[in-house]
Amino acid sequence: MQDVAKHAGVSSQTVSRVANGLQNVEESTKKRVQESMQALGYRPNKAARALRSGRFHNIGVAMFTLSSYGNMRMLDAVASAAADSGYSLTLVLVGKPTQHDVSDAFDRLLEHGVDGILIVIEAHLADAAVVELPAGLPLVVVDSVTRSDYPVVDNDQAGGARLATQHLLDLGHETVWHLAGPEPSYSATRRLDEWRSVLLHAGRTVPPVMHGDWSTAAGYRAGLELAARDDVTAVFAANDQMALGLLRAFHELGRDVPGDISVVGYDDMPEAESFWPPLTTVHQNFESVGQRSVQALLAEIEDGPGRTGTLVVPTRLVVRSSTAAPRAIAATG
Amino acid sequence: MQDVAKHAGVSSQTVSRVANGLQNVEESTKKRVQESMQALGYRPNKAARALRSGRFHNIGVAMFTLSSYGNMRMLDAVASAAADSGYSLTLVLVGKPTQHDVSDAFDRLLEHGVDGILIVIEAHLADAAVVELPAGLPLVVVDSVTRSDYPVVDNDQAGGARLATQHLLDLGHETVWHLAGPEPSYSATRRLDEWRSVLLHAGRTVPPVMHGDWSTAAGYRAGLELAARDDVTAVFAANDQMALGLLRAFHELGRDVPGDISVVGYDDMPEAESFWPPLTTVHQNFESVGQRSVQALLAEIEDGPGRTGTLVVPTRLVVRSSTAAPRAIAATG
DNA sequence: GCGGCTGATGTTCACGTAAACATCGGGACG
DNA sequence: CGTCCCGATGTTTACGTGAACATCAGCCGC
Repeated sequence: MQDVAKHAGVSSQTVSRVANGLQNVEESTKKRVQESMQALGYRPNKAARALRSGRFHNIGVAMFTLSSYGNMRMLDAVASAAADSGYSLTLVLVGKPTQHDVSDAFDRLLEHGVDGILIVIEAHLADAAVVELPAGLPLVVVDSVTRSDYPVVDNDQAGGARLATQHLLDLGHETVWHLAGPEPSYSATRRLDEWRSVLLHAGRTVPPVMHGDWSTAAGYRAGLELAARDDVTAVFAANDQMALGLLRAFHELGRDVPGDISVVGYDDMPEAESFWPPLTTVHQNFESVGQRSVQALLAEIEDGPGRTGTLVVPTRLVVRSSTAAPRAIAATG
Repeated sequence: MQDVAKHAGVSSQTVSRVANGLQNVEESTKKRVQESMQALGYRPNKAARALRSGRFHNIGVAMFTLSSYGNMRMLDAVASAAADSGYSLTLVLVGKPTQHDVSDAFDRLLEHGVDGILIVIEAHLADAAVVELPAGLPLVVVDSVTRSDYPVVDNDQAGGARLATQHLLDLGHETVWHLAGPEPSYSATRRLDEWRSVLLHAGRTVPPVMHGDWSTAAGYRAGLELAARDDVTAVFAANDQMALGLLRAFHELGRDVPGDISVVGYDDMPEAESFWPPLTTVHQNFESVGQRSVQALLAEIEDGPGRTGTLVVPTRLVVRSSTAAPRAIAATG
């Protein structure tokens, strides 16, 4: 910076003013300084700037894994939104949902200079004093919640589950089976609860719940069990990957989809439209969730603590060929 | 830090020594300081540390998109490897493969304080003085290359393509069609070249090349075309998603896989084993590529410029049910 | 017992920046 | 014509840390 100042024949402070786009710099001076910056290949030093201003212009993202489609899309959206606001993004992956690993991730994030943290962890952090956060550090929770002391942004999990379940009932299925996500997942819990609630509300019997770990393998195993029964005509899987596993099991055992069994997924991953048959599923607007999360976090960072409520982003049902009326209805209707 | 020093009754420099785990601090003093740090909730200031030491302990990752399975896995591996070495990771997504966007991404990365950059961009940056990088900044190129002035780590694209093509020929197919990735992709080009080379070496005719954009939709379109011909018995798709699109098209048009047509993919995404039929595909070891990339980058950062060669990580073929001998052979054999 | 040596600890300083304050020159107005 | 004010620019300083150097106490060998 000194060099630039000397080169342009001004003080370093004027260079600083130009670099930060402040008002009161004469046009000619500004131009001269910019040329000098160009000529000398000047780049402001992030560390010094952060030291002086107390701002890193960097947000931290804590996630469990990138292996789930939803997380990946979320990260994509968050990265874009952050970049648009001039913030970079530091990613920390949390190994396991243990208290230790989560705390450790926060420590790493704090030590690495972030202005705020976006927590994208679907498990129940909820219950907890588990996660002890230094007060005053802006924080937004994504896709998980019961604590109301932080802003929360999320997809409308209950709404999506309701759409899926109701769609199957509307087609004439007597009831709907559910392949839920892992128990510690808050998203999984909410989808499960709403599925049950819709069935009860409609006065239907609630079949036993099956749990998977989101993987196709889990879906496959569940599919083998379901296919062995002859009273199963409709299944709602808590994500597309498990739904794919179901489809595979049904194919192998010769159960026709949707002729014998209708299947609905959740996520609308890009591959879902090319599954065989193309999968009816719940589309989540991850872009919107990512954008709004960043927006909320930056608001907290720049304007201090604000709203702490939950912001819910709507989901919608995408109907494809994996769902149809049950055979009995189709025949008589 | 001052506060901690006062609290522990030592100088700030001693606190610094404890914080950095240096040798010559008496055990009792060290313990006292650590207790004080605990008591006051002291956290070293990253910015000041970076300013003083010139090291950010942060590596930058430049990627095009997270939407491809490979990139996502790579990022996962890179994040873990970096964390293991005490580095955090700053992610910058490059919008489009234009020179402008790429340069812009580098600028952002440089301004945001990184010690080195990992470029995970599959397009031909190669040709270029396109990308003008400040000399002296450690850089490792992943999954793309022709420039030899930087270390490069990559999957064995050619090897994978060879395994896939040869597998189909070995099954008795007269020739193999190829649905390639987009032309600007270097990975796509290498798979394409090796496929052609294997066919030529075996003295087979080389069918016209089709290009897709990695998406299932592109695979579906290509599949509709291929299914319309009756001389197609084997297709090698440049990734699993396009292979999935092929499968869908073949299902819709009643072509049996692998009875009428065998299909091989590339990537071995977790879903591939649950496609219908389960997909024969080339497995890439993204974890290994990610780890070695970080390793190479950290070596450059900490020991200065070193090796500039290419490190190739082997791939392997995973045979599932989407490939079989062609019907003519199966009948006579 | 004294010089010199070693290891623990304290003191000083600079890293690059931006805020706060100081200065300077020119125009408006009485 | 002098005063005041305002905008442009310069000067000073502190942010928190770690390297370099200074100091200081104890211990060894002669």
